[in-house]
Amino acid sequence: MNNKPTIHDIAKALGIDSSTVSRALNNSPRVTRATKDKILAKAEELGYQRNMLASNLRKNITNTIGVVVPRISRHFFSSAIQGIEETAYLAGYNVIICQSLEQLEREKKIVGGLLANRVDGLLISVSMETMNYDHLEALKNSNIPLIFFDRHCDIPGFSNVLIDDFKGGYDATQHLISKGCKHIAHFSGPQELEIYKNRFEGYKAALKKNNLTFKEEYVISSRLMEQDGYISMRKLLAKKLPIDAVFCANDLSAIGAMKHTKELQIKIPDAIAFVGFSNEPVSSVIEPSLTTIDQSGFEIGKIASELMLKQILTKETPQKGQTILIDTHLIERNSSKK
Amino acid sequence: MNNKPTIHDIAKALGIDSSTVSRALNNSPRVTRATKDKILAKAEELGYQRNMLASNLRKNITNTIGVVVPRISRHFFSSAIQGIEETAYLAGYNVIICQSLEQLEREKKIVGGLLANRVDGLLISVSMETMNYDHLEALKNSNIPLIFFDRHCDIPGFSNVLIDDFKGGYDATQHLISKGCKHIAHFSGPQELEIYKNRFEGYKAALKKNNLTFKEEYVISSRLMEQDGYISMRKLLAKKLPIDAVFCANDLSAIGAMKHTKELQIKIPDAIAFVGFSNEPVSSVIEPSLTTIDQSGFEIGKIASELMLKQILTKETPQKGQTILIDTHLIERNSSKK
DNA sequence: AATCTAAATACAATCGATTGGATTTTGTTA
DNA sequence: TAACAAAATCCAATCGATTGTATTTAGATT
Repeated sequence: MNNKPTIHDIAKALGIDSSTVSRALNNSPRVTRATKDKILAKAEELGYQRNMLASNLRKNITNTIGVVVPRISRHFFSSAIQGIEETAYLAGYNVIICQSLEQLEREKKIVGGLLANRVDGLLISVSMETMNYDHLEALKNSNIPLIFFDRHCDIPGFSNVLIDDFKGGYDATQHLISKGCKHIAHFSGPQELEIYKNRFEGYKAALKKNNLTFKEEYVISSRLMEQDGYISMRKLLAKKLPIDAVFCANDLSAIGAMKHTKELQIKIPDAIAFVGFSNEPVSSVIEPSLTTIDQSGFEIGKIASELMLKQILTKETPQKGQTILIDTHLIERNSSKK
Repeated sequence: MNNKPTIHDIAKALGIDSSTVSRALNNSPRVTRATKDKILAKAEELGYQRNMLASNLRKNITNTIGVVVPRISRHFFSSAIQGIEETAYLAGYNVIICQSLEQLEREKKIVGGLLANRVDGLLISVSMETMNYDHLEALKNSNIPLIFFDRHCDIPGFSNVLIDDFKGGYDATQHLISKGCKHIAHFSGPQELEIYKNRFEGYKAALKKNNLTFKEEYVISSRLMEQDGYISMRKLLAKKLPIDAVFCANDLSAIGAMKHTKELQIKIPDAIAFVGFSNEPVSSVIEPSLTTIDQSGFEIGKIASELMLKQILTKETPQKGQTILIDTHLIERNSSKK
C-alpha cells in the first residue's frame, strides 16, 4: 500500500505482460478493446499513476518547456507566463516556471537544473546582470531549442520574440502630438538597454514626422524607478523650458513625475500631459489614471510558446534564429485627455 | 555530438566502470582522490550533465516540491512563492510552481501531473472553486506530504499554514479606535469563506473590547472587488448613519470605497478614515495611501516550506496535521493618519 | 616471497515504462 | 481438420544512474 503501483503490478494482477499494459495505457492499436478495458479498470482500481520519470527517461522527451523570467511578480512577466502556459497546455506540454530574481548566478543554476531535468525547450527573459552569455551559448550545439522573449541576448542563431519598442515610443509621442502638445519631454532609461534606446528612437521619429524639432535638453535618462521620475520632473521643470507633455519610458517613472507635478499644483493633463509605457496595473488606479503603452505580455508569451513548439516539433537544428516583433497598443486614460 | 554524454561515455573514455564514475560524481569516499579528479576532468571535458530523470527514478526521490496557487500574479502569492523557494533552495530542493487560475479542473490536472512527476511534497493554496476535495484527499494514504497554505480545505490529517485573520481584523479595528474613531463600518467578503468570517470576528471583538456596541447595519458584504467597494460605500452613506471610519476586508474594496468618498468631497482621513487588508502594492501608491494589514506572503511561504521539509525528512506518515497561524502587521499610512 | 588486510574498483541488478521483434492465439479458408 | 494469415500478446533489451556485493589491487606484515 505504501509504494505506488506500477504497470507490473497491473500485469501481475491480470496475469498478462507489462508491455501489453503499457500499450493499453497508451491506447495502442496493438491491444484489443476487451483487454484494454480490463487493464484500465484494474489501473483505476489500484490507483495507478504513470511514473513520468521512467516514461520520460525511456522516451527521451519530457513534454516540458522551461521558462526563466526575472520575477514572476512583475505584471508583464506573469501575463507572459499565462500566454506561454495557455499555448503549451493546449499542445500537451507542461511548463516549469523559474525566476532568476535578476541574479546571474541564480539564472545559471536554473538553466543548468532545467537542462539536467531534460526540458524539451527553454524560454528565457534574462536578468539585468546577464552580460556573460556562456551558460546560454552552450545550448547552441545541443538539440534543445532556446528562445529569448522580451529581454534578450544578442547571440546569433537563437530566436527572439520582442516588443516593438520603437513603434511604442512612436505611438506614445504621436498620441501626445495629436492632442495638440508641441513641447514634449522624454524620460528615458539606461542607454545600454536596447528597449530604452528603441523607445527613444520612436520618440524622435514621431517628432520628426510632425516637423517638431528634437532638442537634447528635453530628454532625461535615469533608472526609471518612481523616485527617479520624481527627480527627473524636478530637474526638467527647473530648466524653465516650455513644456506641455512628458513621454516616460515606463509607468513607474511617470507616476513619480506626476506626483511631483501634482505637488506643484500643475494641472494634469491640461498644463502637462503624461504617457507611460508598460501598462502596469497600478496605472489605471492612480489619479489621474495614466495613458500608457500596453505591451501585451500574454501575446508575447503566446507567440514565443508557439515558436518554441514549432522548433521542438520540427527539430530544426541548427537553429536559424529569427526575430519576431510584437505590436504594442496605446491605452488612453485621463493623464492625456484633452 | 548530438546526444548528451552519460556516465558510461565517461567510463568508456577512461577505461573504468560506470559505477565508479557515478560514485566519483557523487563524491563517494569509495573512490580515491586521483580517480575522482580524472573523472571530474573528463566529465567537464565532455560537458557531462547528470540526467535527473534517471537519477530520480533510481533513487525514488526528486528533491522537488510542487506548489499550486490560484495565480502567480497576485502579490501575496508571488511573495509566498519567494518565501517557499528561498527555504527550499537552501535545503537543496527544487520548486515547481503551478497556477490553477481559480479553476478546479486545472487544479486537479496540476495535482495529478505533479504526482506523476513524483514530487516529494505538495504545497497548495486552493482555487475558489475547490469545494470537492477528492483529488487532495487521495493523498492521505500516499507517502507524499500535502500542506495547505492560506486557502485551505478542512481535511483532517493535513497541516495548514494560515494568516491570523482574526488578529488582523482586530488590529485594524483597534487602530481606528485608537485614532479616536467611534463609528466604524466594516465591508466584509463572502461569509462562506473562513478568512472573511475571521476578519469580521476580529472586528467585533475589538469593538467589544473598547465598549463600542456592534451594529449590524454598519456591515456590508460583497465580493470585494474595487467596484464592490465603491457601491458598498454609496449604500453605507445612504444610510445616513454617523460614520468616521471603514475597515475593509481587502485593499481593493477599500480603494473603491475611497474613490466614491473622494468624489463626494468627503475628507480622508479627517472625516472618514480607512483601513484595508492585504497590503497590495497599489495601496502605497494611491492617494491617500492606504493603511492596511500586511499579511506577509513571504513569511507564510517560508513557514510552509519549512514545515514541508520537516515532514519530508522525518517521513512522518501518517500525517498528524497541525495548523500554524502567521501573524499580521498593521502598516499605517495616510488614510488613517489623524 | 608468501600471506593477509584494507582499499579501490568492477559486476550486475534495479528503478518503471517503452518498443521492435518473436511467439502465440484466433478465425478463416480450402 | 490442416494450413495459413491476421490479430493479439509476450519476450527482452533499453533509457541513465545508483548501489549492494564480489573481485581485484596495493600495501603491510611476518
